[in-house]
Amino acid sequence: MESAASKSTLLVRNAAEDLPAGALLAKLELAQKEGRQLRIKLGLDPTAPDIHLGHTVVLTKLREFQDQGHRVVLIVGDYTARVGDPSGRSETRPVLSLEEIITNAKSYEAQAGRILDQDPERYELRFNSEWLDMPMADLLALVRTTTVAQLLEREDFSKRYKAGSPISVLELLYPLMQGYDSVAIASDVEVGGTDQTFNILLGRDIQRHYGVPEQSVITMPILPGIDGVDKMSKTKGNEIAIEAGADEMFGRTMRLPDAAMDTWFQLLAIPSPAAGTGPRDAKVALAKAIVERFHDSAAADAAEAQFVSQFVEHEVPDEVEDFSFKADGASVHLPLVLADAFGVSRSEARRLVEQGGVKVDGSAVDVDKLDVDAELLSGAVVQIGRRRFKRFQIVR
RNA sequence: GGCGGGAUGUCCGAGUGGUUAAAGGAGACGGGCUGUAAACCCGUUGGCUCUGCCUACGCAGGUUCGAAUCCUGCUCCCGCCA
Repeated sequence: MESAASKSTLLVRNAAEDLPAGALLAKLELAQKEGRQLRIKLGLDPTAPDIHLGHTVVLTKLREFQDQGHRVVLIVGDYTARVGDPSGRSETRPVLSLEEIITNAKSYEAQAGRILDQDPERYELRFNSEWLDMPMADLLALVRTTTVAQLLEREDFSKRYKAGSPISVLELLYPLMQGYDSVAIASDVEVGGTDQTFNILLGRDIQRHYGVPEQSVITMPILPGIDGVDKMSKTKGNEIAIEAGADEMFGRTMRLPDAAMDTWFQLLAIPSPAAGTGPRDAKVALAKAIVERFHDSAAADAAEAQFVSQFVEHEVPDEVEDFSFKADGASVHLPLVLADAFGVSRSEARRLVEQGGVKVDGSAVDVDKLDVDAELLSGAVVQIGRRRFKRFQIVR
Protein backbone atom coordinates (compact mmCIF):
# COMPACT_ATOMS: atom_id res chain seq x y z
CA MET A 1 0.00 0.00 0.00
CA GLU A 2 1.13 3.46 -0.83
CA SER A 3 2.29 5.55 2.06
CA ALA A 4 0.19 8.35 3.43
CA ALA A 5 3.07 10.68 2.69
CA SER A 6 3.11 9.93 -1.00
CA LYS A 7 -0.65 10.19 -1.19
CA SER A 8 -0.51 13.55 0.49
CA THR A 9 2.15 14.75 -1.91
CA LEU A 10 -0.01 13.71 -4.81
CA LEU A 11 -3.07 15.47 -3.48
CA VAL A 12 -1.25 18.66 -2.73
CA ARG A 13 0.83 18.87 -5.88
CA ASN A 14 -1.33 21.36 -7.77
CA ALA A 15 -3.13 22.93 -4.86
CA ALA A 16 -2.63 26.55 -3.97
CA GLU A 17 -2.32 25.84 -0.28
CA ASP A 18 -2.54 23.00 2.17
CA LEU A 19 -3.40 24.43 5.56
CA PRO A 20 -2.25 24.20 8.20
CA ALA A 21 0.96 22.86 6.74
CA GLY A 22 1.05 19.11 7.02
CA ALA A 23 -2.50 18.81 8.30
CA LEU A 24 -3.58 16.79 5.33
CA LEU A 25 -0.82 14.29 5.91
CA ALA A 26 -1.89 13.90 9.53
CA LYS A 27 -5.46 13.29 8.40
CA LEU A 28 -4.38 10.68 5.90
CA GLU A 29 -2.27 8.90 8.48
CA LEU A 30 -5.11 8.94 10.94
CA ALA A 31 -7.51 7.52 8.40
CA GLN A 32 -5.06 4.81 7.53
CA LYS A 33 -4.52 3.95 11.16
CA GLU A 34 -8.19 3.83 11.93
CA GLY A 35 -9.00 2.16 8.67
CA ARG A 36 -11.66 4.66 7.72
CA GLN A 37 -12.51 7.07 4.96
CA LEU A 38 -11.93 10.77 5.22
CA ARG A 39 -14.94 12.99 4.69
CA ILE A 40 -14.09 15.57 2.07
CA LYS A 41 -16.37 18.58 2.03
CA LEU A 42 -17.31 20.85 -0.81
CA GLY A 43 -20.02 23.44 -0.47
CA LEU A 44 -21.84 24.45 -3.58
CA ASP A 45 -23.92 27.39 -4.47
CA PRO A 46 -27.15 26.30 -6.13
CA THR A 47 -27.84 29.67 -7.69
CA ALA A 48 -26.48 28.63 -11.09
CA PRO A 49 -27.22 25.22 -12.55
CA ASP A 50 -24.30 24.91 -14.91
CA ILE A 51 -20.89 23.58 -14.13
CA HIS A 52 -18.04 25.14 -16.01
CA LEU A 53 -14.35 24.52 -16.29
CA GLY A 54 -13.69 26.59 -13.19
CA HIS A 55 -15.71 24.21 -11.05
CA THR A 56 -13.90 21.25 -12.50
CA VAL A 57 -10.63 22.28 -10.93
CA VAL A 58 -12.02 21.68 -7.47
CA LEU A 59 -14.16 18.74 -8.52
CA THR A 60 -11.17 17.00 -10.02
CA LYS A 61 -9.36 17.40 -6.74
CA LEU A 62 -12.30 15.77 -5.00
CA ARG A 63 -12.17 12.96 -7.48
CA GLU A 64 -8.55 12.32 -6.55
CA PHE A 65 -9.63 11.90 -2.95
CA GLN A 66 -12.33 9.49 -4.04
CA ASP A 67 -9.84 7.51 -6.04
CA GLN A 68 -7.93 7.04 -2.82
CA GLY A 69 -11.06 5.66 -1.24
CA HIS A 70 -12.34 8.70 0.58
CA ARG A 71 -15.87 10.03 0.68
CA VAL A 72 -16.91 13.30 -0.86
CA VAL A 73 -19.72 15.18 0.81
CA LEU A 74 -21.32 17.78 -1.43
CA ILE A 75 -23.32 20.33 0.45
CA VAL A 76 -25.98 22.18 -1.42
CA GLY A 77 -26.39 25.58 0.17
CA ASP A 78 -30.13 25.59 -0.19
CA TYR A 79 -30.74 27.33 3.09
CA THR A 80 -28.24 30.05 2.45
CA ALA A 81 -29.52 30.50 -1.10
CA ARG A 82 -33.02 31.01 0.17
CA VAL A 83 -31.88 33.69 2.56
CA GLY A 84 -30.20 35.52 -0.29
CA ASP A 85 -26.68 36.74 -0.42
CA PRO A 86 -26.40 40.50 -0.13
CA SER A 87 -22.67 40.63 -0.86
CA GLY A 88 -21.37 43.65 -2.59
CA ARG A 89 -24.07 46.02 -3.49
CA SER A 90 -27.49 46.08 -2.05
CA GLU A 91 -28.80 44.73 -5.29
CA THR A 92 -31.89 42.73 -4.98
CA ARG A 93 -30.32 39.41 -5.61
CA PRO A 94 -33.09 37.05 -6.49
CA VAL A 95 -33.91 34.82 -3.63
CA LEU A 96 -34.44 31.45 -5.16
CA SER A 97 -37.46 29.38 -4.48
CA LEU A 98 -37.05 25.95 -3.07
CA GLU A 99 -38.07 24.43 -6.40
CA GLU A 100 -35.45 26.36 -8.31
CA ILE A 101 -32.82 25.38 -5.84
CA ILE A 102 -33.70 21.75 -6.10
CA THR A 103 -33.74 21.92 -9.89
CA ASN A 104 -30.35 23.57 -9.91
CA ALA A 105 -28.95 21.16 -7.41
CA LYS A 106 -30.11 18.19 -9.44
CA SER A 107 -28.68 19.58 -12.62
CA TYR A 108 -25.46 20.36 -10.82
CA GLU A 109 -25.29 16.92 -9.36
CA ALA A 110 -25.85 15.29 -12.73
CA GLN A 111 -23.05 17.32 -14.23
CA ALA A 112 -20.74 16.75 -11.30
CA GLY A 113 -21.26 13.07 -12.00
CA ARG A 114 -19.11 13.48 -15.06
CA ILE A 115 -16.17 14.11 -12.79
CA LEU A 116 -17.06 12.58 -9.47
CA ASP A 117 -17.58 8.97 -8.65
CA GLN A 118 -21.16 8.80 -7.47
CA ASP A 119 -20.91 5.42 -5.86
CA PRO A 120 -22.77 5.89 -2.55
CA GLU A 121 -19.75 4.50 -0.73
CA ARG A 122 -17.74 7.50 -1.82
CA TYR A 123 -20.31 10.14 -2.38
CA GLU A 124 -22.89 11.91 -0.31
CA LEU A 125 -25.17 14.82 -1.12
CA ARG A 126 -26.61 16.94 1.64
CA PHE A 127 -28.70 20.09 1.88
CA ASN A 128 -27.71 22.51 4.58
CA SER A 129 -31.28 23.42 5.43
CA GLU A 130 -31.14 20.08 7.20
CA TRP A 131 -29.19 21.65 10.06
CA LEU A 132 -29.16 25.41 9.50
CA ASP A 133 -32.86 25.85 10.07
CA MET A 134 -32.12 26.00 13.76
CA PRO A 135 -33.70 27.56 16.84
CA MET A 136 -32.49 30.98 17.93
CA ALA A 137 -30.72 29.52 20.92
CA ASP A 138 -28.64 27.32 18.65
CA LEU A 139 -27.88 30.21 16.36
CA LEU A 140 -26.67 32.24 19.31
CA ALA A 141 -24.44 29.38 20.32
CA LEU A 142 -22.98 29.42 16.83
CA VAL A 143 -22.55 33.16 16.79
CA ARG A 144 -20.76 33.04 20.10
CA THR A 145 -17.88 31.20 18.51
CA THR A 146 -16.60 34.14 16.57
CA THR A 147 -15.73 37.77 17.15
CA VAL A 148 -16.19 40.70 14.84
CA ALA A 149 -12.45 41.24 14.83
CA GLN A 150 -12.00 37.73 13.51
CA LEU A 151 -14.44 38.33 10.72
CA LEU A 152 -12.81 41.60 9.82
CA GLU A 153 -9.66 39.64 9.17
CA ARG A 154 -11.19 38.72 5.89
CA GLU A 155 -9.76 41.06 3.33
CA ASP A 156 -12.91 42.11 1.57
CA PHE A 157 -14.61 42.81 4.88
CA SER A 158 -11.76 44.88 6.24
CA LYS A 159 -11.43 46.78 3.00
CA ARG A 160 -15.05 47.64 2.93
CA TYR A 161 -15.07 48.47 6.59
CA LYS A 162 -12.20 50.88 6.18
CA ALA A 163 -13.77 52.39 3.11
CA GLY A 164 -17.01 52.89 4.97
CA SER A 165 -18.84 50.63 2.54
CA PRO A 166 -21.76 48.60 3.69
CA ILE A 167 -21.30 45.18 5.20
CA SER A 168 -24.48 43.47 6.15
CA VAL A 169 -24.72 41.35 9.23
CA LEU A 170 -26.04 38.61 7.03
CA GLU A 171 -22.82 38.61 5.09
CA LEU A 172 -20.90 38.36 8.29
CA LEU A 173 -22.98 35.36 9.16
CA TYR A 174 -22.22 33.45 6.00
CA PRO A 175 -18.78 32.26 7.04
CA LEU A 176 -20.30 31.08 10.30
CA MET A 177 -22.97 29.11 8.54
CA GLN A 178 -20.44 27.61 6.20
CA GLY A 179 -18.32 26.71 9.18
CA TYR A 180 -21.24 25.09 10.89
CA ASP A 181 -21.75 22.93 7.81
CA SER A 182 -18.35 21.46 8.58
CA VAL A 183 -19.47 20.64 12.10
CA ALA A 184 -22.70 19.12 10.87
CA ILE A 185 -21.14 16.74 8.43
CA ALA A 186 -17.98 16.06 10.43
CA SER A 187 -15.71 17.28 7.70
CA ASP A 188 -12.12 16.04 7.71
CA VAL A 189 -10.98 18.07 4.76
CA GLU A 190 -12.63 21.00 3.04
CA VAL A 191 -11.70 21.84 -0.50
CA GLY A 192 -12.38 25.13 -2.22
CA GLY A 193 -10.97 27.92 -4.33
CA THR A 194 -8.43 30.27 -2.83
CA ASP A 195 -11.20 32.81 -2.47
CA GLN A 196 -12.65 30.49 0.14
CA THR A 197 -9.54 30.32 2.30
CA PHE A 198 -10.87 32.52 5.05
CA ASN A 199 -14.22 30.81 5.27
CA ILE A 200 -12.76 27.34 5.30
CA LEU A 201 -10.20 28.23 7.92
CA LEU A 202 -12.89 29.76 10.08
CA GLY A 203 -14.64 26.43 9.80
CA ARG A 204 -11.76 24.96 11.79
CA ASP A 205 -12.26 27.45 14.61
CA ILE A 206 -15.93 26.70 14.71
CA GLN A 207 -15.33 22.98 14.76
CA ARG A 208 -12.96 23.48 17.66
CA HIS A 209 -15.61 25.39 19.57
CA TYR A 210 -17.98 22.53 19.03
CA GLY A 211 -15.40 20.11 20.30
CA VAL A 212 -15.04 18.18 17.07
CA PRO A 213 -11.87 17.50 15.10
CA GLU A 214 -10.74 20.34 12.89
CA GLN A 215 -10.77 19.93 9.15
CA SER A 216 -7.71 20.46 7.09
CA VAL A 217 -7.88 22.85 4.19
CA ILE A 218 -6.99 22.44 0.56
CA THR A 219 -7.39 25.48 -1.63
CA MET A 220 -7.16 25.35 -5.37
CA PRO A 221 -6.08 28.26 -7.54
CA ILE A 222 -8.84 30.13 -9.31
CA LEU A 223 -9.18 29.39 -12.99
CA PRO A 224 -9.45 32.59 -14.99
CA GLY A 225 -12.22 32.76 -17.57
CA ILE A 226 -11.71 33.02 -21.29
CA ASP A 227 -11.00 36.70 -20.87
CA GLY A 228 -7.89 35.59 -19.03
CA VAL A 229 -8.55 37.99 -16.20
CA ASP A 230 -11.60 37.44 -14.06
CA LYS A 231 -12.57 34.32 -12.24
CA MET A 232 -14.54 32.10 -14.55
CA SER A 233 -18.22 32.63 -13.95
CA LYS A 234 -21.43 32.55 -15.85
CA THR A 235 -22.28 36.06 -14.76
CA LYS A 236 -19.15 37.35 -16.44
CA GLY A 237 -19.93 35.33 -19.53
CA ASN A 238 -16.34 34.12 -19.62
CA GLU A 239 -17.10 30.51 -18.89
CA ILE A 240 -16.88 27.27 -20.77
CA ALA A 241 -19.69 25.07 -19.61
CA ILE A 242 -18.86 21.40 -19.49
CA GLU A 243 -22.15 20.77 -21.23
CA ALA A 244 -21.14 22.99 -24.13
CA GLY A 245 -20.91 21.53 -27.60
CA ALA A 246 -17.54 20.54 -28.98
CA ASP A 247 -17.32 23.40 -31.45
CA GLU A 248 -18.23 25.97 -28.89
CA MET A 249 -15.78 24.58 -26.41
CA PHE A 250 -13.03 24.63 -28.96
CA GLY A 251 -13.84 28.09 -30.21
CA ARG A 252 -14.14 29.63 -26.81
CA THR A 253 -10.85 28.16 -25.74
CA MET A 254 -9.20 29.70 -28.77
CA ARG A 255 -10.32 33.10 -27.52
CA LEU A 256 -8.25 32.69 -24.41
CA PRO A 257 -5.43 35.23 -24.20
CA ASP A 258 -1.99 33.68 -24.57
CA ALA A 259 -0.95 34.92 -21.16
CA ALA A 260 -3.50 32.70 -19.45
CA MET A 261 -2.63 29.52 -21.32
CA ASP A 262 -0.06 28.23 -18.88
CA THR A 263 -2.48 28.58 -16.00
CA TRP A 264 -5.08 26.63 -17.89
CA PHE A 265 -2.72 23.83 -18.79
CA GLN A 266 -1.70 23.57 -15.19
CA LEU A 267 -5.03 23.88 -13.44
CA LEU A 268 -6.84 21.66 -15.87
CA ALA A 269 -4.02 19.17 -15.60
CA ILE A 270 -3.46 19.04 -19.33
CA PRO A 271 0.12 18.21 -20.33
CA SER A 272 1.85 21.25 -21.77
CA PRO A 273 3.04 20.90 -25.35
CA ALA A 274 6.73 20.47 -26.12
CA ALA A 275 8.91 23.50 -25.61
CA GLY A 276 9.12 25.62 -28.71
CA THR A 277 5.54 25.00 -29.73
CA GLY A 278 4.09 28.22 -31.03
CA PRO A 279 1.36 29.86 -28.96
CA ARG A 280 -1.28 29.23 -31.57
CA ASP A 281 -0.49 25.54 -31.78
CA ALA A 282 -0.28 25.29 -28.03
CA LYS A 283 -3.74 26.78 -27.78
CA VAL A 284 -5.07 24.35 -30.34
CA ALA A 285 -3.62 21.53 -28.25
CA LEU A 286 -5.29 22.96 -25.20
CA ALA A 287 -8.62 23.33 -26.95
CA LYS A 288 -8.48 19.79 -28.29
CA ALA A 289 -7.62 18.39 -24.90
CA ILE A 290 -10.56 20.16 -23.34
CA VAL A 291 -12.99 18.95 -25.97
CA GLU A 292 -11.56 15.48 -25.66
CA ARG A 293 -12.15 15.50 -21.94
CA PHE A 294 -15.82 16.34 -22.17
CA HIS A 295 -16.60 14.76 -25.53
CA ASP A 296 -14.08 12.50 -27.25
CA SER A 297 -11.10 12.64 -29.52
CA ALA A 298 -13.15 12.34 -32.69
CA ALA A 299 -15.16 15.34 -31.58
CA ALA A 300 -11.94 17.20 -30.85
CA ASP A 301 -10.64 16.56 -34.37
CA ALA A 302 -13.95 17.57 -35.85
CA ALA A 303 -14.05 20.72 -33.77
CA GLU A 304 -10.60 21.69 -34.92
CA ALA A 305 -11.50 21.10 -38.56
CA GLN A 306 -14.65 23.10 -38.09
CA PHE A 307 -12.73 25.89 -36.48
CA VAL A 308 -10.19 26.10 -39.26
CA SER A 309 -12.87 26.10 -41.89
CA GLN A 310 -14.99 28.71 -40.21
CA PHE A 311 -12.49 31.12 -38.80
CA VAL A 312 -9.34 30.62 -40.79
CA GLU A 313 -10.89 29.97 -44.15
CA HIS A 314 -14.09 31.86 -43.43
CA GLU A 315 -16.39 29.20 -44.72
CA VAL A 316 -19.96 28.81 -43.69
CA PRO A 317 -20.26 26.07 -41.09
CA ASP A 318 -21.76 22.77 -42.18
CA GLU A 319 -24.46 22.72 -39.62
CA VAL A 320 -26.49 25.87 -39.43
CA GLU A 321 -29.63 26.14 -37.45
CA ASP A 322 -32.75 26.82 -39.47
CA PHE A 323 -34.87 29.85 -38.87
CA SER A 324 -38.33 29.90 -40.39
CA PHE A 325 -40.18 33.11 -40.95
CA LYS A 326 -43.37 34.09 -42.59
CA ALA A 327 -43.27 36.27 -45.65
CA ASP A 328 -46.53 37.92 -46.54
CA GLY A 329 -45.40 39.94 -49.51
CA ALA A 330 -42.71 39.65 -52.10
CA SER A 331 -40.16 41.40 -49.92
CA VAL A 332 -39.30 41.30 -46.25
CA HIS A 333 -37.93 43.94 -43.96
CA LEU A 334 -34.51 42.62 -43.06
CA PRO A 335 -34.11 44.17 -39.59
CA LEU A 336 -37.38 42.61 -38.57
CA VAL A 337 -36.35 39.10 -39.57
CA LEU A 338 -32.86 39.50 -38.18
CA ALA A 339 -34.30 40.61 -34.88
CA ASP A 340 -36.46 37.53 -34.65
CA ALA A 341 -33.78 35.19 -35.87
CA PHE A 342 -30.94 36.34 -33.68
CA GLY A 343 -32.72 37.73 -30.68
CA VAL A 344 -31.55 41.29 -31.12
CA SER A 345 -33.64 44.42 -31.31
CA ARG A 346 -34.62 45.79 -34.68
CA SER A 347 -32.61 48.91 -34.05
CA GLU A 348 -29.61 46.78 -33.32
CA ALA A 349 -30.20 44.70 -36.42
CA ARG A 350 -30.34 47.86 -38.46
CA ARG A 351 -27.08 49.06 -36.99
CA LEU A 352 -25.42 45.76 -37.72
CA VAL A 353 -26.43 46.03 -41.34
CA GLU A 354 -25.16 49.58 -41.51
CA GLN A 355 -21.82 48.48 -40.14
CA GLY A 356 -21.43 45.70 -42.64
CA GLY A 357 -21.84 43.06 -39.99
CA VAL A 358 -24.59 41.18 -41.73
CA LYS A 359 -23.87 38.81 -44.56
CA VAL A 360 -26.20 36.79 -46.71
CA ASP A 361 -24.53 33.76 -48.24
CA GLY A 362 -21.15 35.29 -47.57
CA SER A 363 -21.63 38.75 -48.98
CA ALA A 364 -22.37 41.87 -47.02
CA VAL A 365 -25.83 43.29 -47.26
CA ASP A 366 -26.20 46.59 -49.08
CA VAL A 367 -26.93 49.22 -46.47
CA ASP A 368 -29.59 50.88 -48.58
CA LYS A 369 -31.59 47.76 -49.18
CA LEU A 370 -33.28 46.91 -45.97
CA ASP A 371 -36.23 45.44 -47.78
CA VAL A 372 -35.08 42.27 -49.37
CA ASP A 373 -36.68 40.01 -51.92
CA ALA A 374 -38.09 37.17 -49.90
CA GLU A 375 -37.06 34.61 -52.46
CA LEU A 376 -33.43 35.70 -52.21
CA LEU A 377 -33.42 34.95 -48.52
CA SER A 378 -35.02 31.60 -48.87
CA GLY A 379 -32.51 28.91 -48.05
CA ALA A 380 -29.77 31.50 -47.63
CA VAL A 381 -27.34 31.43 -44.74
CA VAL A 382 -27.49 34.70 -42.92
CA GLN A 383 -24.58 35.67 -40.73
CA ILE A 384 -24.02 38.29 -38.06
CA GLY A 385 -20.44 38.98 -37.23
CA ARG A 386 -18.13 36.03 -37.30
CA ARG A 387 -19.94 33.50 -35.30
CA ARG A 388 -23.66 33.81 -35.53
CA PHE A 389 -25.37 31.95 -38.36
CA LYS A 390 -28.90 31.01 -39.31
CA ARG A 391 -30.32 29.37 -42.39
CA PHE A 392 -33.46 31.19 -43.39
CA GLN A 393 -36.54 29.34 -44.53
CA ILE A 394 -39.70 30.95 -45.71
CA VAL A 395 -43.04 29.73 -44.55
CA ARG A 396 -46.00 30.76 -46.64
C1' G B 1 -32.36 59.40 18.71
C1' G B 2 -29.42 63.43 16.15
C1' C B 3 -26.58 65.03 11.72
C1' G B 4 -25.14 64.41 6.85
C1' G B 5 -24.84 61.97 1.98
C1' G B 6 -27.07 59.35 -1.99
C1' A B 7 -30.66 56.91 -5.82
C1' U B 8 -28.45 58.59 -13.57
C1' G B 9 -28.23 54.27 -19.34
C1' U B 10 -25.32 46.87 -18.96
C1' C B 11 -21.84 48.49 -14.95
C1' C B 12 -18.83 52.54 -12.84
C1' G B 13 -19.46 57.59 -13.04
C1' A B 14 -20.10 63.19 -14.79
C1' G B 15 -23.87 66.46 -15.15
C1' U B 16 -27.39 71.04 -10.93
C1' G B 17 -32.94 74.96 -15.69
C1' G B 18 -32.18 75.00 -22.47
C1' U B 19 -27.28 72.18 -28.86
C1' U B 20 -28.76 66.09 -22.98
C1' A B 21 -30.74 59.89 -25.55
C1' A B 22 -27.55 62.44 -21.35
C1' A B 23 -19.52 63.77 -20.63
C1' G B 24 -15.82 60.11 -19.44
C1' G B 25 -14.44 55.10 -18.46
C1' A B 26 -15.38 49.80 -18.45
C1' G B 27 -17.80 46.02 -20.78
C1' A B 28 -20.20 44.35 -25.06
C1' C B 29 -21.03 44.35 -30.22
C1' G B 30 -19.59 45.44 -35.63
C1' G B 31 -15.41 46.54 -39.02
C1' G B 32 -9.83 46.58 -39.98
C1' C B 33 -5.21 44.03 -38.73
C1' U B 34 -4.54 38.92 -36.93
C1' G B 35 -3.40 33.31 -34.58
C1' U B 36 -11.65 34.18 -33.01
C1' A B 37 -4.54 35.87 -28.60
C1' A B 38 -2.40 40.46 -27.20
C1' A B 39 -1.63 45.38 -28.86
C1' C B 40 -3.54 48.93 -32.09
C1' C B 41 -7.14 51.73 -35.40
C1' C B 42 -12.33 52.96 -36.80
C1' G B 43 -17.44 52.65 -35.54
C1' U B 44 -21.79 51.35 -32.56
C1' U B 45 -23.93 50.67 -27.84
C1' G B 46 -32.79 52.74 -25.11
C1' G B 47 -36.83 51.47 -28.52
C1' C B 48 -39.56 52.13 -32.97
C1' U B 49 -43.56 52.10 -38.47
C1' C B 50 -36.21 56.19 -38.31
C1' U B 51 -34.03 62.80 -41.94
C1' G B 52 -39.07 61.74 -37.57
C1' C B 53 -41.45 59.77 -33.20
C1' C B 54 -41.70 57.48 -28.34
C1' U B 55 -39.58 56.24 -23.69
C1' A B 56 -35.58 57.34 -20.05
C1' C B 57 -31.96 60.02 -15.04
C1' G B 58 -35.75 56.02 -7.51
C1' C B 59 -41.67 56.91 -7.18
C1' A B 60 -45.84 60.54 -7.33
C1' G B 61 -47.19 65.35 -7.96
C1' G B 62 -45.88 70.71 -8.80
C1' U B 63 -43.21 75.35 -10.73
C1' U B 64 -41.54 76.70 -15.82
C1' C B 65 -42.04 78.28 -22.64
C1' G B 66 -38.51 74.36 -21.14
C1' A B 67 -36.26 70.02 -15.68
C1' A B 68 -31.92 64.58 -14.74
C1' U B 69 -31.19 69.54 -12.87
C1' C B 70 -35.92 73.88 -8.78
C1' C B 71 -40.21 72.77 -5.04
C1' U B 72 -43.46 69.19 -2.18
C1' G B 73 -44.56 64.38 -0.56
C1' C B 74 -43.15 59.27 -0.64
C1' U B 75 -39.94 54.85 -1.03
C1' C B 76 -35.30 52.82 -0.58
C1' C B 77 -30.00 52.96 0.47
C1' C B 78 -25.55 54.63 2.97
C1' G B 79 -22.11 57.03 6.43
C1' C B 80 -21.07 59.63 10.97
C1' C B 81 -22.27 60.89 16.10
C1' A B 82 -24.88 59.07 20.43
